This record gives sequence, C-alpha cells and structure tokens, in this order.
Amino acid sequence: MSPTAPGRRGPRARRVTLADVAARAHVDPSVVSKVVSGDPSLRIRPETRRRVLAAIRDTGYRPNALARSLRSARSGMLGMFVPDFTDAASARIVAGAETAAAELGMLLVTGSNTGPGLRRYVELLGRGRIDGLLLVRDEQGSGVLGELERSGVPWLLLDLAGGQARRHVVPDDERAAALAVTHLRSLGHRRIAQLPARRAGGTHGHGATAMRAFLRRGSQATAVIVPDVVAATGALAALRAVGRSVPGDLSVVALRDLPPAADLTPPLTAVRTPFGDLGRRGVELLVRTGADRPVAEVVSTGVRLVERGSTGPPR
Amino acid sequence: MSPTAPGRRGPRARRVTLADVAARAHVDPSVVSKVVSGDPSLRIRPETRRRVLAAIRDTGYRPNALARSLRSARSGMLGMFVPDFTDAASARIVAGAETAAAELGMLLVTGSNTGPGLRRYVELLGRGRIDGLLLVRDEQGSGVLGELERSGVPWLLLDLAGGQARRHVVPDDERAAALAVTHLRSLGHRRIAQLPARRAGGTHGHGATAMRAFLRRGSQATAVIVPDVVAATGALAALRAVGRSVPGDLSVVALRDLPPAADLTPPLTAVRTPFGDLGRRGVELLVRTGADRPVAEVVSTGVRLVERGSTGPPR
DNA sequence: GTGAAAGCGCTAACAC
DNA sequence: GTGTTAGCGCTTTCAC
Repeated sequence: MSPTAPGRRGPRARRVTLADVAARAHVDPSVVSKVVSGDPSLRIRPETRRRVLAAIRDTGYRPNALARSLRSARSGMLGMFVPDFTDAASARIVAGAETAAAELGMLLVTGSNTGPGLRRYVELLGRGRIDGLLLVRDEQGSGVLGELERSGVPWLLLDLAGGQARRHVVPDDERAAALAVTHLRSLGHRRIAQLPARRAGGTHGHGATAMRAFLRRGSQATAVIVPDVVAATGALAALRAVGRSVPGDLSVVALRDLPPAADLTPPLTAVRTPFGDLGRRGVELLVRTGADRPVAEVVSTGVRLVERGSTGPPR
Repeated sequence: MSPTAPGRRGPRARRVTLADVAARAHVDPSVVSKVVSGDPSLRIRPETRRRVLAAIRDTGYRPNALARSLRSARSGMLGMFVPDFTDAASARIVAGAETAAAELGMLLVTGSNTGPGLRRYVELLGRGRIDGLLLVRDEQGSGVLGELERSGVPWLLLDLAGGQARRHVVPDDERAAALAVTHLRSLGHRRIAQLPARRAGGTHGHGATAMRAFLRRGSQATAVIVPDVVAATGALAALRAVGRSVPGDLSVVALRDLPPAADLTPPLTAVRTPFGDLGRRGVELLVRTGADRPVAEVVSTGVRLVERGSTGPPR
C-alpha cells in the first residue's frame, strides 16, 4: 500500500539535486556524479564514498534523467514503432525488445500506426530523445528514415526485409516452411500446396479467399501450408463451409504460430516463429552497430514445428 | 550500466540549435523559441516571423526535446506499465492510451512485468522523464508508488480498483454481467451460474477447473457466465471433454470479449469491454487531474453484448 | 516588438 | 583523491 494517501500529501518536496547531496557529504558535485554513475576511473577514499552514499540515502536523491541525457548526449531510450499493438506478433516483438532493452539499462518509447503515423511520431520524439528507432513491418515510404539518418539516429526494420538499405532483422521463414514440408512428408504427403503470403500479414478474409481459390483450382494437393494463424482461421472456415474435414480431407499447417492456434477446431499444427527473439535481437543490433553499417540478420533460433490436430496422413 | 553508444553522428551532421536559427534570421534565440513553441503572448512583426520560419526551414532545425524538458520541467512523456504486452487486454489498453497521448502531443514509455519489474522500471525512468504513470492491473505492493508520489509524479491504476488510494479507472463489469444476464433471460434461461473471477485475469486451466467444479456440483443452471475469454476456452474444453454440447446442454457467455472468441467452436457469445477506452480515459484523467485528487472512474461506454454461437434457449 | 541574462541538473576535461 | 570550469540547448523573466 502507498504510505501517503494522495489527498494528504504534504507540499511537494523540493527536488534534491546533486549539489544538495554534495553539500551534505562535504564533497564536490562532480564526485557525487561519479559515485552515482559508477565511474570506474574514480579513485575515492572508502570513507568519503560512505559519506556520499549516506547523503544520497538521507536525501532520497534520484538523478534527473533529463539533465544527464542532455549533458551526455545519450538518452538511454529506444523508439519502437509497430503497426498495431493488438497484433499478436507485434506484441511479442515489443515484449522481447523491452526485456532486451531493460537488460541494457534502456527503455522503450512506443508508438503505433493506429495513431497519427510514423512522421508525427518522430516529430513528437524530437531531437535527442531516442538513441535509435526500431520499425516493425513498416513500408518506410515516407522520407522519415532519411531524415532520421541525417540527424544520426540509427534505425532497424523488423520482420520485413527492407530494400537496398539492408537494415533489417527477419525471422527465418524459409526454415519454417522447410520444417512444415518435412513434417507433412513424414506423414506421407507428396503433394503439398502453399497459400500465398502477404507482406503486411494475412487477414481472416484473405485466408478464406485464398482457400476458396485453392479449392476452385481443383488441386490434387493433400496438404496445404498457410502463411499465418489469422489466415488459417479463414482457411479453416472456408473448408468447413464446403464440408471438407481437417485433417481428414486436407492437412493444414500454419507458419508463424500464435496463441489462438491451440484453441481452433481442430487445434492448428503450426511452425513457431521467434517473435520475441526478433525484438530482442533488434535491440541488441541497434545498440551495438552504428548507424552506418548495413545489418541483415535472419533469426532462426527457436523455429520449430508444434504438432497439434490439423495434420495427419493423407487419405 | 552505460549502454554502448549506437551510431555516432556522421561528421558533417553538426546539430542545428536555436542559436543557429536565430543567427540566420538575425533575431534573438528567445524569439525563435517563442515562435517554435507558439507562445501566444508573443507579438511579432509578420516579416520577422517569416524570416524565422524560413531560417528554420533552411537549417532543418528540430528542437531538442531533452533541453526543452529540462528547462520547462515537463517531459511530455507518460509511463505505462502493463503485466504483459502479449496479454490481449493489455495490448488494447496500450493502444488506446497511445492514441490519446498522441492527441495530447505526448508519448508513452512502456514497460512490462515480464521484464525486471516496476521498481527497476521506475529507477530506469529516473527523475523528470515522465509526467505521470499508468499502471495496468498492478498490485502495487512495493513502496514504489509512495515514492513516486513524494516526487510529484501522478499515477493511475487501470483495470483494477486499488484500495483506499482511489486512483483508478475500471471497466463497468457490473453492467457487463447485467447485459449477459439480460441476454440469457431473454432466451428463456432462469437458472444462471457465474464462474468465479480472478483479479489477475483467468487462465485456460483456471477456466477448465472452474467448469469441472461447476459440473461436479450438479448445478441445475442452464447457462453460465465466464469472467473472460481465456477462462472460457478452458471451460469449453472441459465441457467438450465430458461430452456436453454448447449451447445445446449449456449456454456460455464470456465477459471481456477478445479476438479469439470468434474463432472458438462454437463462436463465443461475449460482452465487449472497452479496453481501448480504458487506456484513453486513463491518459486523459492522468493529464488533467493533479497528483492530489482522488480519481475513481468507471468506463461504461461501448459495453455491449456480441451474440455469437455459444448461447441458445435452454433445452 | 525584441533582446539580455540566468539558469534547469548534470557530466567531462583538466587542474591541483 | 577531489575540486574547477565549462557548458549541453532550451525557456523565462524582465529590461528596453
């Protein structure tokens, strides 16, 4: 419970600054600064250090992040722009990125394309506020990136290979597809179809449409690979609508496994894509490599098939 | 501690400052400042303003957000701490909050409890970096909130009523339950059971367990209300396991509708909870009301029943 | 109408 | 070992 009830809080305590701490410990502000930020080049008498630490504790000093960033020209924040927070893949990428950032002592400033868009987001960010920008599946049509680059802010595109710039990290979709094929072959399938993927990610309607097209074509395939779970729900619905059973009449594997897969009927066999690792890797690369070097990484860790109920031997 | 600095600025990209713009426009920096921030008390000759604007355009000046915040003691950022980004309800709350924030010219710094926790998050934030903190469904056990309050940072709890502090905004769960009951009664149900809710939100296992307990009890109820969709998937699975059909043998309504509901078998009738509005309202209240006033708002807009396939007349 | 001066709170180079 | 000196880039009186 919070000790001070909001209504009865006393007058706001004057903020404690470095100078206050220094005065109390009878040392110079710069010494306190070095103690606080753990400067390794500082050689200080244990007794002095103790005094400083005591003063910090007594005063309840907390560094002003703004002043620190302004002076040191590093904000300790990373921008992250996603298409939509409610998109499950984006959520996982954000989660991975946030963890990696925290491990590096950094924080994430998020924005999404359901808001006023990338251009405005970068404007609001202003100069100096972020040390780098992570873009999830963004078509980077606007000149924002070039502008960013000119002001020295490194950026990285996640989950989408980005043209000639070669600043991206993507999941290993080929490996995922290969895993799906291997699985289906091992069940005895010889004719395997793949429904087309969309760069932006599938929708329910898109999956249904693609499946109907597949059906209309009169394909001989006994198994089909769907680019993602959302598209798969559409495909499954289309199949159900024409009375085809899964996996009896047709086996279905989805790529890019996400939670709803397990709750579908039948539960969907899918290949897991390491979205969290994508975010994590993005943060690490963004922080470690400069703005000028190309980055083109494929994340393969943790890609694996999760067998559920939508695949079986061909009839 | 101190992260490796990403992307050092290119050699010729010396940052443009207010002073540069001022020099170019032959005015004082303070005048430029006022023009940029749209100070209404500024009376300036149209011709001078034009010169300033031109200088801004020519130099590609962008204000340094850090310096501005340091000086004005407002950061234009809000902290948002959620249990887990991959939790669909949290994702919606974040989405709503981000939109509202952007409309107010503010930005969100996010953190989640899957990382190193609230205490560390607030530590990383440091002083001055946020103008307020939004906590989603956090048990606020630690003394972090009191500490925050002492340094004058207002906070608000979302989606959980928080003890005596009365600083929260929550969805109208009573109205939601009432809607569910009305719907079931109109179908002819007279005995309606409600599965217990958990403060932290249900899990698949929790829903299954609760449903088995309900079954074991030999209840005469012909319809049951489940606290959320995740719990409902568990409940549905438990029902399927004992061969009871939905809605034939038992009607099921979930509260707090979320996407997977439509893809379940049968598609789940559920009451929509306005998670996005919760986030939006949280931001608005946090920004408008001071740290000292109690806030206890119930968001009822947009609560409504979405009829899908899991409810029908009692047999 | 515009300018001058004084910092916001901190860090970094260098002095002693 | 610890202190001095300069700002980082901006806003805000207040002066003229």
